[in-house]
Amino acid sequence: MHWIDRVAKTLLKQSKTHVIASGISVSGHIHIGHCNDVFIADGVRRALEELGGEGEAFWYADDFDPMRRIPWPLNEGELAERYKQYLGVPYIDIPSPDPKYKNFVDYFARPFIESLDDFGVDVKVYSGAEIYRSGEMAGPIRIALEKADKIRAILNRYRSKSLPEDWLPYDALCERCGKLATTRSYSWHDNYVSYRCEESDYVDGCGYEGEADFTKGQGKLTWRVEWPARWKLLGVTCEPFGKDHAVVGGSYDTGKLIAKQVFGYKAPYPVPYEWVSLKGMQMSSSKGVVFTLPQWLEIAEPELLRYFIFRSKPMKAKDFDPGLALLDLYDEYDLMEQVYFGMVEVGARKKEQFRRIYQISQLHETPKRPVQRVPFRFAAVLSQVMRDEKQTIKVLTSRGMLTDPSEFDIKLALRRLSCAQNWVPKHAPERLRFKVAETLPAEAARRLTQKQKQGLTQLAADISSRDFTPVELHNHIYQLAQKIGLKVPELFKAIYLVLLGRESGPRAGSFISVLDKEFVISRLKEVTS
RNA sequence: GGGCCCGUAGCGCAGUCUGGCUAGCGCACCGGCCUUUUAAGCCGGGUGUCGAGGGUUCGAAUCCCUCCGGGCCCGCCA
Repeated sequence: MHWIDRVAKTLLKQSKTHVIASGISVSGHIHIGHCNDVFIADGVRRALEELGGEGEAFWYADDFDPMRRIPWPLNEGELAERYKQYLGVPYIDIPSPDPKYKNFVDYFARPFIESLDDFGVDVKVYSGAEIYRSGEMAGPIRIALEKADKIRAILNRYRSKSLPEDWLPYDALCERCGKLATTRSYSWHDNYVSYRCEESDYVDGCGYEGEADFTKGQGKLTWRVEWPARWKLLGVTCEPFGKDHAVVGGSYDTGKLIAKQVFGYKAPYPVPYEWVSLKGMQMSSSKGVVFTLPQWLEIAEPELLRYFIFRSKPMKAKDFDPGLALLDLYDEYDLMEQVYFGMVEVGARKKEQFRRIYQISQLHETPKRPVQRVPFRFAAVLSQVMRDEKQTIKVLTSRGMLTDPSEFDIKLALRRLSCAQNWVPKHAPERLRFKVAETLPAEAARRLTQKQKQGLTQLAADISSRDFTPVELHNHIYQLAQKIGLKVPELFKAIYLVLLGRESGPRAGSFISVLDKEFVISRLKEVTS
């Protein structure tokens, strides 16, 4: 059984309806590693509904947290200087570097939120700042302040250095300097928390002393208390979260105790997950080691990211490599699809596994009929020579990659080709890239021997006199070389030289047959003219 | 100090939750074939102490314990 179904089943034993939370601090670009959060939350919701339960999933932007580090690309050049003043300030109060966006949060979060739909993720979106400012959080805050001693005792169980006696679980927003990271709260009455703006480990405060109205969003609960407060407020019953929170004595452990003992609420069912690395490097929004959802859509279909996330268990580390390894991801996905439709036989257990992962990888409904796919490896070659859609479809049809294609099949094929077209220049290794020379490469032509020229001329004549399939053409090149007494590799070299300006290239037979016939003939003839 | 993940063929991995067909897959490699294969040829081949040791069991890559090696996370920020 797939783990997502096991989670759903466990939840259903407790109750029929569930609220699944996900969320992330908007501390920079939101990357595919962060997607585990929403994708799993939404996945659990779907599994729950399939099993007859009801679920709602949401994504919560932690946009009221203070900025601890200036994220890439704002940490470069003069921007860095400009953004330094916002250290310790809540993300929501920081301006956008680009006027097209409302603010810092909009700048980083919007591309992510707008992409979710493309990946079939259906979640309600919350803003932490809005929830605080609307006063919705006032109830839990009051409880937390009243039971500050209890909370302090719980936290102290996991701390080596105890929290001060007058500690309060509340971070006030400094009325004068706008920082949230620098204040220390020491007492409260009615709706107000008294604070002093002192310092944090990364930025100095302004020394101001004041009172914050906690019913108006003039501050927030400290993370370890905020999390359980949120569970209570939104009725969260399940939540996926990164392994950093899952550690013993970490925020889930304390959150669980606080939920129970302070808010009288049962902590949600946890689904801890591992992080995603990028080419072996830890993804980091502050350093700019990121790969985002919009970037994904440029080079791969959304189903592939879902597959990437759901194919292995949540606590298994995943590494994404947009280079050569992407080809394998494509192939694996296609294979899984073929197994699903019974076009490829595998063992019963594997088949069941593939079946479920394939379903989960779909944005919505699972296709009823087999989907016609262009292998991505081939798409990578074709994308470099295709001229227009009509010719492209013709090539694909003649190769048997599309058979009597529906409009849907054609759409998918073209989408994959467009992914390949984006992928090749950005991520493919050099040896997979080539460019058909616009005009006969003069330097290359000069290097040709008489025999080679003769071979090319003859080839031009043969191509114009009859039609070859790719394989026939490839074989024909061999025969031709032998017939005129030329070493086989010499003829291949000649072909690549006049077409690409280099000595090697994609398999000649198939390569030539995707090119425009008249173009090839005239180019081959050109060497002797 | 604590937690998690990984260790299976030359390389990359699946299989471990739920013990059971002869331990699989991709790439690489080797051999053969089509009078020929430069980046979609075809056919055949597994090259393995499943990190080590112990235990449970009729039966262990799979469950339990100990240890070794590698990686990540947390250590009072979130």
